[in-house]
Amino acid sequence: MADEGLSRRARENLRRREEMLAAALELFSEKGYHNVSMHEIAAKAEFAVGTLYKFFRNKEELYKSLIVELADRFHEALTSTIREADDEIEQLRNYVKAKREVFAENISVLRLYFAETRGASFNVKAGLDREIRERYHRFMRSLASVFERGMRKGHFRRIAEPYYLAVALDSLCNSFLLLWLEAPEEHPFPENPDVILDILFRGLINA
Amino acid sequence: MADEGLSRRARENLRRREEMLAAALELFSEKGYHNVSMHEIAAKAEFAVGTLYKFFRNKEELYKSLIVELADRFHEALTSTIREADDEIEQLRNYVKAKREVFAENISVLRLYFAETRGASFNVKAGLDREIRERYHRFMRSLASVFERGMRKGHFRRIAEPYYLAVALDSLCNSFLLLWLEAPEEHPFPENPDVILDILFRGLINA
Amino acid sequence: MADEGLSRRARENLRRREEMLAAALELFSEKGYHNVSMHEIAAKAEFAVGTLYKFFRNKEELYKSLIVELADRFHEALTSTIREADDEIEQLRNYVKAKREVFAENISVLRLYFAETRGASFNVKAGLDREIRERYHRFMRSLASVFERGMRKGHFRRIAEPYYLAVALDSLCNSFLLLWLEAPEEHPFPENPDVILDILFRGLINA
Amino acid sequence: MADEGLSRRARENLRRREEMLAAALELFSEKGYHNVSMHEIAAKAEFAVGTLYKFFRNKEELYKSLIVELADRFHEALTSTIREADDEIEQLRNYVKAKREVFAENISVLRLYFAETRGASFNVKAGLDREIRERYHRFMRSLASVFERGMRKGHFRRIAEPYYLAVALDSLCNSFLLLWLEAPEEHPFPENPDVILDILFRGLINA
DNA sequence: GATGAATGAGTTTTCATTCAT
DNA sequence: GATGAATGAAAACTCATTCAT
Repeated sequence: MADEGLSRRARENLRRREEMLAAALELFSEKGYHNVSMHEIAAKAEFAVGTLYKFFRNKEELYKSLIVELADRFHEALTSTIREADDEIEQLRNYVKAKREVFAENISVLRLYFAETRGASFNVKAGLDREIRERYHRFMRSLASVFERGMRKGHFRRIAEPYYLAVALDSLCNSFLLLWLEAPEEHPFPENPDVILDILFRGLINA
Repeated sequence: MADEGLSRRARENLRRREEMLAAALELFSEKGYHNVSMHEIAAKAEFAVGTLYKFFRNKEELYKSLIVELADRFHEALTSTIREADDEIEQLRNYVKAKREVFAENISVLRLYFAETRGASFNVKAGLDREIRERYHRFMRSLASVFERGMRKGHFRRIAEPYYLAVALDSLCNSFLLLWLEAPEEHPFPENPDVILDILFRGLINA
Repeated sequence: MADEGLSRRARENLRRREEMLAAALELFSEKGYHNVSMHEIAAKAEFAVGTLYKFFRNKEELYKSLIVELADRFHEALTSTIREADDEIEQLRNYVKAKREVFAENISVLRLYFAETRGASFNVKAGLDREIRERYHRFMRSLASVFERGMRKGHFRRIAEPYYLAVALDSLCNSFLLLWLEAPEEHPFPENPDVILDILFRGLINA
Repeated sequence: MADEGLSRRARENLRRREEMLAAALELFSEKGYHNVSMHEIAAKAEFAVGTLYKFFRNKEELYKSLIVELADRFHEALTSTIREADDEIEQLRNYVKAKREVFAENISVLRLYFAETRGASFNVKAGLDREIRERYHRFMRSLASVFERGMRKGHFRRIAEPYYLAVALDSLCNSFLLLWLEAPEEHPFPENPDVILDILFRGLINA
């Protein structure tokens, strides 16, 4: 992220790497891991295949780097918006809004992200799965802490484990994102986060 | 399903088809679409590859048939349990319980089902997506009708569109299934459906 | 070797295999292991690459099969001529003559055979080396037994270990073959085996 | 060899060249021509690949230079020991002893040398073969002259052409070296040169 | 009608060589 | 003059699909 303090060569390399990952992201998002060839990626990034292999040991590693960096970027974007509010309710609102914004800018990437984090993917042999899931859960724990705090402060009722509430909220958002992805016109992602949050906040059944 | 009224030959063929699909399911569940070859499927089903191609135009179609029939079987199993109760709350409880049971028996298949219905899969080129999603939404609409009815009867508060509530509930269940799949010991799927349903039923915030 | 008792299919397969090995032999003899591609072999044998891989797991195995079968064929041809004589001196004469004949018919193969059995080759990764050398030494032991017997009968003086004499004689023949291979006109392999054998039989120094 | 009379730059370059060849020798000896990359050689010699190409037109030429210089070094070492004796028998003894010593110090190189001079190698496309063989025969002729002289002086019987005797003796030594290379414990190269020479000197058959 | 051998396009990956810095 | 990043041709190998038996 911070390119300062790097030699020109190093900065140059970083930029090249980003270009390759960007090309790969676009292709993988569109067609999936197995339907994209290294030649295709190289061509799109406007490098020779050999150059691709200078930056990534093999296709699997390229993919893994891509997914991990993507997840980190998303998770960082999401957690950072949480920090921007004090009130737990506001934090959750920020989370839902951020989720919308992050993916609105990256709609094509949404599928890829879901396929890997939620989709029980078979795409890449092994290891990625584990690594990416660990990151996901680390991320969920940070969302869970919002619920935890809200409960301690007495703002939230203890209707379920904070961790499960985090997963529930995230999965709720994902459902709406998926609906939106499928039919943007018919199922727009609500601009008002409370449309989604009310499902959690308000009881379906009158107490 | 109903084999009556068919010639012996036709019945025979149906059985063969099932055998092929069963072999394919096992392999795809374990390794994913791209890591299974037609030869492997043929060998497991104890047919020649050529015979496989008599029944399915190509690998994609075989996969598609498999997923579609799988989804139908699951959706039928789930909706049938809904019908077994009169009370809407009980119907939702049955839904959650059925979800648990359906996948407890088919744990290896869970990944495959998720990859396709929820995972924004890239496994197969195109077309499957559309068809499988349509079926999924038809299924969601039948779940939505439970919420709809509950609202009409005044049992449920109108905290969100019935359809969105259906998607929300299903996605909630899926989250728990996924947690269970990843770490069966640590995150068992709750035997009591209310653990999950309370997230919907009870408001997080005290009204 | 004996194709009888095989199904037509099996015989057919054996013939195909031979065709592939023959094409490979010609190419490897001419250019060496690393300068021949599987596509080239397939093309020369008039099969598709895929078919090649049906018969040989990989390039290494194809090469190994080739060399091992080649060595066996040569060694069998050589040892069989030894058996055709009773007198040890005659046996050695037969050996030298057979060596000439075997390679006169297979001149292009000579280089390949030498590269592997005598050339301390790096061609193929591992295993072949060991296996081919073991066969070579088994073969040398059978030649050594001729010297051994000749000594026991008092026909030969015990000027060196029989095994070393076998290796010496073979290496002597190989030198003449190599000279012949390089300059057939200038250094023809002697038709009279005694030209070579005298180097062993007669002392350079007058006792 | 004689670096005098050269500019500093020229001497410097000669040194670099030697370093590159030394690195290449080590790698080729260990893994063979095709399993060593130019990058590997450059890295081992601590130069950039580009620099390697300043000194050698391509990989083939580098290899060729290496082998030719290697052969010259060995042949020079061997012929020089011949010169150190007056008696022809002693000269041959010196030859056998020198052969042992030369390769004892360079055991890893032995394979490479054999592969090229005796192994009918395919390592390098063309040309090397011719050049290296010419040198080998020039070397053989100088060994042949020992036999020639011995015959003229009446010390040796004329059991074969001097040139063929030279080739025979060398090939005899090589066989023992090869046995030694394969199983140093089981087949040590004899310290006493007569163990080998007796095969030539003494007749196998009692005159 | 079933079979499975044969096909060959397509994939990942390596590495000798060049050339801008 | 040295460097080493970039190149892309070429290799080994796989597998969906066909079709003669």
